Amino acid sequence: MDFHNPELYGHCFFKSILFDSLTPDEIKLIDSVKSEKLFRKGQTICIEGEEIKEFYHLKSGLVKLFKVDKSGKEHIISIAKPFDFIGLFTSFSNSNYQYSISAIEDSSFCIFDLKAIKHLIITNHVFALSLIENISKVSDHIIRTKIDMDSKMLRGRIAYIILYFSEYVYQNNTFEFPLSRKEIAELIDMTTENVIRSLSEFRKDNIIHIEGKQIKIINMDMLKKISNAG
Amino acid sequence: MDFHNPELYGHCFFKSILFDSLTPDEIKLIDSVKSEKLFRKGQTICIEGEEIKEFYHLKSGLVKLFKVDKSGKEHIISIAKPFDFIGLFTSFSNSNYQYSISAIEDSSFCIFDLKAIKHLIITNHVFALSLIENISKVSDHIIRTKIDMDSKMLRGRIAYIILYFSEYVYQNNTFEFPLSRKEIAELIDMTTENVIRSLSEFRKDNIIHIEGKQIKIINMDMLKKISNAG
DNA sequence: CGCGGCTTTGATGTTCATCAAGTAAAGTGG
DNA sequence: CCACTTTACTTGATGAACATCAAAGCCGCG
Repeated sequence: MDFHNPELYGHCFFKSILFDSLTPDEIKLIDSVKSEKLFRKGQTICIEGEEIKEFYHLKSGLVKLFKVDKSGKEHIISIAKPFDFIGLFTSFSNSNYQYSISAIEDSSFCIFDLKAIKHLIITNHVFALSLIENISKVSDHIIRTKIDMDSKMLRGRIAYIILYFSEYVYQNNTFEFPLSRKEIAELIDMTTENVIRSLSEFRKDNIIHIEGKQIKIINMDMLKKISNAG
Repeated sequence: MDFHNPELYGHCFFKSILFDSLTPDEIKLIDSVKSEKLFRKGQTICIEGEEIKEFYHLKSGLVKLFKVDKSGKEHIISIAKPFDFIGLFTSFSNSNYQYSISAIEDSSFCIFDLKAIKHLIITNHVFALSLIENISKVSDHIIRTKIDMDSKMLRGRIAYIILYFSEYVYQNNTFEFPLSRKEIAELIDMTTENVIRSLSEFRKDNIIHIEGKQIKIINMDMLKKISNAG
């Protein structure tokens, strides 16, 4: 793969708010320690507990950030799409990953040496401030969502998550769910059976059309009402 | 109040990991824009939505960080003691507070101009890195706790929170609960009635002695077992 | 002293997890 | 390529965990 292909290069840097602040020299420097890697759907990018040596920047695709509890159950903390800076979140608090990340769609990453990124923090204070802002935003979003979920009943959570994928991830009323029923359950803290039951109810009530992973929202107003009602 | 009392000064700066990296000149600079304020138990430090102009550093006391949902119910996100850098968490993602903070014990703060802190990020990269690490750590802790709670049943959550105050906040088997029953409920996402019921059960089972807000842990092993069992 | 807020206990009902069982889909190996 | 195994999906029945409702005692405060 050609790492210096200007098209890829452009994707990796200039579309990213975070890297906007870099000088040409800094871009050259960081570019020299970067590589690119494609992860297929289902593949693991990093595992909780591993040492953090690199900084991952999601270029395309979709990933899940998750944690396994004592009983072995997975808890999905967040779904991230490109430019969500999901790498940020798990890279600076510790020398080891606190969470695992795996691809729920084919995903390509730019991979930087973490030391180089830390060096940038030192040399470029605009970059540092931007980093701080972004870490805070990601945390805020995760925490706000969790609180939102806590006050919703199961149907409200399902409605919320359908809207999340429709509006935030795919910007489309029709889309293919990248998660299994089990993963949806892990994301919104309910059982697989009840995810299925709620989806079936929504179908019977003509709120959505669903066939396997293909979803089409029919009654958007009702879906929003259910999501907001909690 | 004498802001230049070396004893106070020491509390504000040198005991703090965050401010360790400052040069004497920087300390002088930041010291010139700092003030100090005492908040009595129950008083509000900042309210969600307000513009952030200052950076709060908790010197002594105990505060709660919380959010009010659509139905008006409070959700406590975190309890913070001195040097938990709770100010960090809500200061850099936005120009307005995403959460409210109020004192659950008499608490004194060092208050800095936020611009001065942002200036420090620019001039002192060790400080910047330290800030990034601390924000990440605080976020990590909050998210990990929330996930932990999700997999616990009510008795497990109560046990967890008693242990949290005993071990982390007060380092003592006997302590006075700084939260009302209702606030405990808001912290671990259950109803006030069930908080009371669980506490009563623990008393009947001779796991704790409780009289009003005064708590004494009698059977620590059992409490840990219940907390871990979930 | 009486009012409102906090605490406590009991009774009732609802939501949801668990269990069970069966179908469909997707890998796996001969 | 087909039998075989495994994994994902689906529905129904049951019971447990928990929220809600109700009522009464307690305490601080104007």
